[in-house]
Amino acid sequence: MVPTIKDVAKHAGVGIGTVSRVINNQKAVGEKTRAKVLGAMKELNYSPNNMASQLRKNETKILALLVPIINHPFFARLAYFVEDEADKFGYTMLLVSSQQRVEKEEEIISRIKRREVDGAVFVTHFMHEEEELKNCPIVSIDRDFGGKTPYVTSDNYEATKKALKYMIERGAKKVGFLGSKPIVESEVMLREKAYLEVMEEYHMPVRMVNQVMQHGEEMAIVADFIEKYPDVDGVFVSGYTLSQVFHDNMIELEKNIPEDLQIISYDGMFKQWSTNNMTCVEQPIEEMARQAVRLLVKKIHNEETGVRTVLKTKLVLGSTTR
Amino acid sequence: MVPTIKDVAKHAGVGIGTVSRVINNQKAVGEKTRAKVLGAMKELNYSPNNMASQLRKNETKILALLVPIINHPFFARLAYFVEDEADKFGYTMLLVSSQQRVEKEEEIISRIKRREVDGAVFVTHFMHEEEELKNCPIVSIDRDFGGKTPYVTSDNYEATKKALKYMIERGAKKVGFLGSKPIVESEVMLREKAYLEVMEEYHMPVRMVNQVMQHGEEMAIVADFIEKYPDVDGVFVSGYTLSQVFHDNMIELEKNIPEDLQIISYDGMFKQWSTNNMTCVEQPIEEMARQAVRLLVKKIHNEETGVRTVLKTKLVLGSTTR
DNA sequence: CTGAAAGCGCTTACAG
DNA sequence: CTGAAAGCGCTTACAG
Repeated sequence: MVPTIKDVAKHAGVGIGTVSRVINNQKAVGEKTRAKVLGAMKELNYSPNNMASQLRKNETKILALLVPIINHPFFARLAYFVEDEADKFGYTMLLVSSQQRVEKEEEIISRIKRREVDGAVFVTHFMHEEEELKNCPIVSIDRDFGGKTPYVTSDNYEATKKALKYMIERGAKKVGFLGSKPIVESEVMLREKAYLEVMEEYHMPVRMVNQVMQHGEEMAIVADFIEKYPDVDGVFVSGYTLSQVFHDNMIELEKNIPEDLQIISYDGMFKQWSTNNMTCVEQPIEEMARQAVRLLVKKIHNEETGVRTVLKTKLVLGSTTR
Repeated sequence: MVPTIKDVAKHAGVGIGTVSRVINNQKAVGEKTRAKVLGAMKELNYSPNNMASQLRKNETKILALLVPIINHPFFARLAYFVEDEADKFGYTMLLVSSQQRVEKEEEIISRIKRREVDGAVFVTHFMHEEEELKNCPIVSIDRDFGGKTPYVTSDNYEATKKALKYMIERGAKKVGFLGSKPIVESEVMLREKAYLEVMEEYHMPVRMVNQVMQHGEEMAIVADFIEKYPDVDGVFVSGYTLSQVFHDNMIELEKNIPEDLQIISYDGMFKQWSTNNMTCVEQPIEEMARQAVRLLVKKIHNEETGVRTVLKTKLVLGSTTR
């Protein structure tokens, strides 16, 4: 039914090797021969079967992106740019939402082993046997897997310090930290570290809720924070959805923002169209995505890469700080 | 380096056919033999090479999802559920953001032809040669491709009528329609049709801006609408981002909502955490995604499917109607 | 229940 | 510049 390279070869009166060379645009083909083959391909409406060439070449030209949940602004944006950058290198993107399930993450690793994908970008929450990852082309975001696996992150530590000091300079006296703790060691934890250090430096008591949280449990965490620290006048919120929930709650409680309460979030609200924006630490998501893909492509080709890539964030001023 | 089925066969002292049968869990294998093979697989740390079996079986177990842009709440949600449902059938999801570029959409079709994916779900804006799609396992969302290609949609027409009448019953006298028109014939256009009919029924003049729009041009369209119809007291907004932009603009203009202006959007804001929600027609995104995948799987297996599947929306009351 | 063999549709040295 | 042939790692009738 579907024409194969053999049909094309017969139709054009050449060998299949020659057809293959035409398909792959190799130069060692005479002009006339090439024309004949091209003609036959058109006539038969031929498309090369990729599975076959993949098997021979041992590559799929597919990258996997593993995110905790695609239905989340941060990860959706990340996916957008990963796909765009991958495309530039001729790769397509297989998207896997782990839904916080460890099996899904392991599945990706076995996919790489089975040659279903050439490599993967991990934004992950679970532990993996270092051994498993040793030989896999993987790049991680915000997380150091401990070996030579390259990872891309933003300057969590410096950015958090800067944000906190910004609020304090503008009068915040009771400064809180609201976040969701990653399950595994991750660069994100540097935000907590930065907070604790700043509190110590300014001799302020710690007002922190920073727990492991599932997507969807934002309200409970926020309620917990509000109950414990009703009198804060400056809050650093780590994470996009959490900051939205917290902000909405404060509005409902009719807090005067920023007069009585300043808020800065890590990962802002990307409302390009509104003037009513939150002050936030904006991560260079696009650049993180592109860097990750570039590193991955290098790894796939066994080229050298650095291990840690740190990209600069930006403190974007909005209406939630004085 | 990487062990193949041959290595396993040798190690276990059996034929490769037998190993294959064990891998594929076929019953025609003796208990002892199976154990031997399993043991050998473990010892060699063997993973079957999927490219090879795909070539033989002529299937990839990959579905493509083509969306205009992944970095958008509606499509991100859709992707989430498509992936989840596909997983149930043993498929993974290749995600392609067309970025409104027609080449990207054509690429998917050629991918199907090249056997890189088994089928695709299209949420698309461009025309395609019907001929091209005839033999491809494709399911579309919100769009009738004109042939036997199945598609899933929501009850755009009825839902829009219901929403408009709801506002009118609650006192709206000057009712507008703000939307972005799809480039091609699509079920989404029934929203405009419903609006025009309701206006006629109530003898109200038409106040409509409904243009073809790129993602990112929301502000201009909204500004246009506001300039043309500054005195509306009820607006139906078609589309998630557009409704957000419009709502934010109205807040800035210090309109009293819902006293002086009611708003209903098609595709609401999915803020589960806030009480300050927009009244909206909520599409059954999850069900649309799952249905689309189920239909696609049927098509791949050459089973019969209906052409048009219409799912019910829900009018979710929020604080933007009286 | 099991093995030997053909073949999926390509690519790539190897000759010429 | 070009063809014939081997082989990528599997699956699946076909015998036995």
